[in-house]
Amino acid sequence: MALELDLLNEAQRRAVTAPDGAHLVIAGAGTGKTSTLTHRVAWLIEQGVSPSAIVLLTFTRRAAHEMLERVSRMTGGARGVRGGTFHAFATRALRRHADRLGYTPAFTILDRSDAEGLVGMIRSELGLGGKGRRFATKGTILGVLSRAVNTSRTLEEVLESQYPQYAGDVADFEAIARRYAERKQQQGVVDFDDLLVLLDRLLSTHDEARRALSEASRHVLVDEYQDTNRLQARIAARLASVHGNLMVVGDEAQSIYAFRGADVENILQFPRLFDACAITTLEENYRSTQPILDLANGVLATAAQGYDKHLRSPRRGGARPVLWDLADEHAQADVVLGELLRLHEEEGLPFAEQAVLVRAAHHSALLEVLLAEAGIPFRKVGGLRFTEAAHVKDVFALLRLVANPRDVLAWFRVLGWFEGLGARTAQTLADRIADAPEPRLDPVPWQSKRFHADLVSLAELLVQLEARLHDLPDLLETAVAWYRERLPLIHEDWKRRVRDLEALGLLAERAGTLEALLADLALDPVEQAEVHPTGHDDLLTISTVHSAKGLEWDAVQVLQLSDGSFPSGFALDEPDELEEERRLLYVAVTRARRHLGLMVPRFVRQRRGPVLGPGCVLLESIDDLAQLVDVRRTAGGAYTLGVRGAPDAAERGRLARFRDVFGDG
DNA sequence: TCCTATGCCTTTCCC
DNA sequence: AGGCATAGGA
Repeated sequence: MALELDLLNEAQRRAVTAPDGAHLVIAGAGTGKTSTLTHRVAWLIEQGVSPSAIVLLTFTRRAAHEMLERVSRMTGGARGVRGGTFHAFATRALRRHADRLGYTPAFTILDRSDAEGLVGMIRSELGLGGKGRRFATKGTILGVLSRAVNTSRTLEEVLESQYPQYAGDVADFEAIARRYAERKQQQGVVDFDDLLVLLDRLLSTHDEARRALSEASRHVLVDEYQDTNRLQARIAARLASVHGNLMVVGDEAQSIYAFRGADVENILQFPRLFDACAITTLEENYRSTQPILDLANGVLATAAQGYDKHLRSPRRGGARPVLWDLADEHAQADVVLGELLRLHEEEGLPFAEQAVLVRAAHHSALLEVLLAEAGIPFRKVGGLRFTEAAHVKDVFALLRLVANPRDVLAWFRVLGWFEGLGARTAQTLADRIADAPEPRLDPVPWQSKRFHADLVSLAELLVQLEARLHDLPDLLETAVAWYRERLPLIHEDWKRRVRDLEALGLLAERAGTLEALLADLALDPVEQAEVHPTGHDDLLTISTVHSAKGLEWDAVQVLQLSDGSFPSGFALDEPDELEEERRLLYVAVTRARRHLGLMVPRFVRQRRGPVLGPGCVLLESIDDLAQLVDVRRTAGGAYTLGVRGAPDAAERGRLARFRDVFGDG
């Protein structure tokens, strides 16, 4: 048995070999959280627990995948542990019990843009927004609905606290919410939030189902518990209601999902959920050198809420993090490229052991251009996924029509391609088809219209596709061929999109059937790298900080630490949100094992409005920053003084602060 | 009535 | 850059 408990420290071992019952593991960054969880699972299996009786709930698909891999290695190939995101677990449970909740097991999952599309339709049906009145956009509306669900609050409460500008529109939001719920039920679709809501409902109102699910899940483990919302906490507790075997692992200092309803109270209140809840704290950091931890501690020390954590490393030595004082984004891209190459050549660090972390996916745009020019291969995590690109969704819309001719959203998408066919006509057409006993596109009533030929062509295509229902590769090829001819009419930048269409065949091969291809595409979107392998195995990682949680690299460069970028401009005026940005910086810093670079471009051009900077309030508020980092400045850069006008008082204050920290400046 | 061109406004993070 | 309202044309 490959389980080597003596490699663990005492606290970890206590958690791994704990007896049944509730257990809270507080695990600071890099303290072996993943290792502890995976050992726990492996240990349970070794004790004779059936893998399928273990449920391991995580936040990202990647974390689930990685942990299950490790468990499998440790146990010599044990399979069948039920792991995954809350949403994926909920999907599987709901497919089994859908009938109890008024759904068919074949429900499909709306991804964000699908859901927005549906909300957008309802918005215009209800006549909101027009005539001089500025109503919330479909994205905002969905955000409000989602927030209410995820924080268990009413729409009114959410609007008043988060969107005061729409506080007067409560009745309209409620009307939209009602109709949105009706439509989803009618069409047999659910959105991400519904997955949690429905599972929670199943567990709270169907006692038999709750008992069955709980009994089948003898040991429930939850990773990143600080990022669970109320619904998820309730789901986890109810899953453990029969036996009380619930182990949750988390770190309140790494709570970075309040924006989507995470509630830190869950981890703080956890011990009250169960009698005799054990608590174990992991403090020994095995990941980073002490100078990196010193900076991490410094970031945390300035947090408004007191976190009494102090990360310690048994490893001595190591260089201090480097703070780069840069003129602008161009200088930033230059320096990062230089650092990547230097670490690669001088320190012998493969690119695969290096990462560039960003607050928002687009912050790396300039760097990506330089990397491409320099021939450094990279993979980008976070941001747009392959299956979320417009042209890929277009092709999938055609497939969805074959699978379900009543899919109104898919009709809307497809009909929108035709010149002369606007929203109104699309609505009429889609409604007519959805309501017909035999759903089928009939172009005849539109003979006099400009788009008649298009409708005929589409109808013919759909007939051809239906004939290939059981030959997915052929079906896909037919759909792609038809779509590709129209592509230049639909997307101006069609050339770069063509390549992706060819890659679709790969997905078809992998999925096998149309149902499998369409099922859960929303939950499991395909990454660019999966369909366009670069052929390199030494890949640099570019990732959002959110997506980087739980991962680590030898060298990490954090980009654009500049007010408005990181911290995000949305957070600047909101103390709570600024605290979340601070925790986000803590997460970013603690990803690094040995080398850490912080990029502080003094001037960053935003898409609109003035350039922002100089400075980063998150860094400036760290006591003794100058003791914790080495400051380096570059000559040159595209920025020249005078472009920006005179600094205001706040800016002057920052400049003064910078002088203190950086030296002359 | 319905479609499209134009101009204004917003813009994160993830399942 | 893309969504959305609004104006003006078919």
